[in-house]
Amino acid sequence: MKSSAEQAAIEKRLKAAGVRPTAQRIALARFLLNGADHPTAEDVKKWADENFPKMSLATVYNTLALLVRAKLIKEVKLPHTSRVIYDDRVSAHYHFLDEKSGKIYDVDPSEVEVKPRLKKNASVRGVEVLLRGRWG
Amino acid sequence: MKSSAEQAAIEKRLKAAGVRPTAQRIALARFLLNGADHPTAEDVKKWADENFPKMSLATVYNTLALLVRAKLIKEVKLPHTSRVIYDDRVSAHYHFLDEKSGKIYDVDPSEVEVKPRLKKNASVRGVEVLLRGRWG
DNA sequence: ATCATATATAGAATAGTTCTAAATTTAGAA
DNA sequence: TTCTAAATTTAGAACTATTCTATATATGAT
Repeated sequence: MKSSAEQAAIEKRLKAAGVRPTAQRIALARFLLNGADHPTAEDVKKWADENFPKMSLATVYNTLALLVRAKLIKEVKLPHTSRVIYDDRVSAHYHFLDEKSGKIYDVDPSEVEVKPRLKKNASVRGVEVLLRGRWG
Repeated sequence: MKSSAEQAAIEKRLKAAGVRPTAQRIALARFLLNGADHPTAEDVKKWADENFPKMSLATVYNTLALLVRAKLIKEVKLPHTSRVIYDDRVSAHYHFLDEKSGKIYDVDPSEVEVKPRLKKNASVRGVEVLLRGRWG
């Protein structure tokens, strides 16, 4: 997509989500929503250092938190690292960790059947699944 | 169980696992293997402060790591907290987080049917499940 | 008892993230 | 436009949980 058209589209999405589209936010949202693949805050900062003049680490964290609150991205905490990962897939889904490459793949809930049969008075309001293995 | 008998039993388990049973290790192992319920390192240190003279935080961490290596306890990282939790159940199992109390419950794999049906060239070598909801 | 090794200790260092206070930018009013 | 108040961005300090480092202490084998 042409860069300017992409920016306009992102700006629209930000506004629709109630986020004021500042230059920093448009740049980061563009990276996060078109192209980034499960980046950490560090990955995002690295991208910013290479593609946006003088963006502070605080802005990276502020914006990530803002986009999470706006439900444009999702925070993912996985046990193999202490870094938080950001996911542009915001609907409920699971994750697959490729143990060779360290890469994370999103897994649609339809691809993993999960059926809890717990004692009666336990009510399950959410399920998180991490699969580990070899993806490819 | 009588305290001295309990200590002897713990000492035996440590030896069997190849861990030299020092006073600090016996005390901590006793807490971890008989009575502690998914404690954090901080919980363990707090217990030590109240029940063992002058144990350092480093010893708490060293011993936890040692007992993990010896497969007497397991490290559990869950997404709702940045603190590592230690579990005296060492066989594979899942977890349930009670959202009201914050308490963690172990869930036997037989209580949750998990059936991944991924693309053919993906091989699953491990499954982690966290259920959230109300336990009681 | 001596010696070599293992363990325990206090405190420094680290990683990742959040907080704070000041500077800058913005949108809207005048 | 210019002014102003509020929102945003910034650099760096602070924080949390954990690991590392250097020294002291304890232990078991001789």
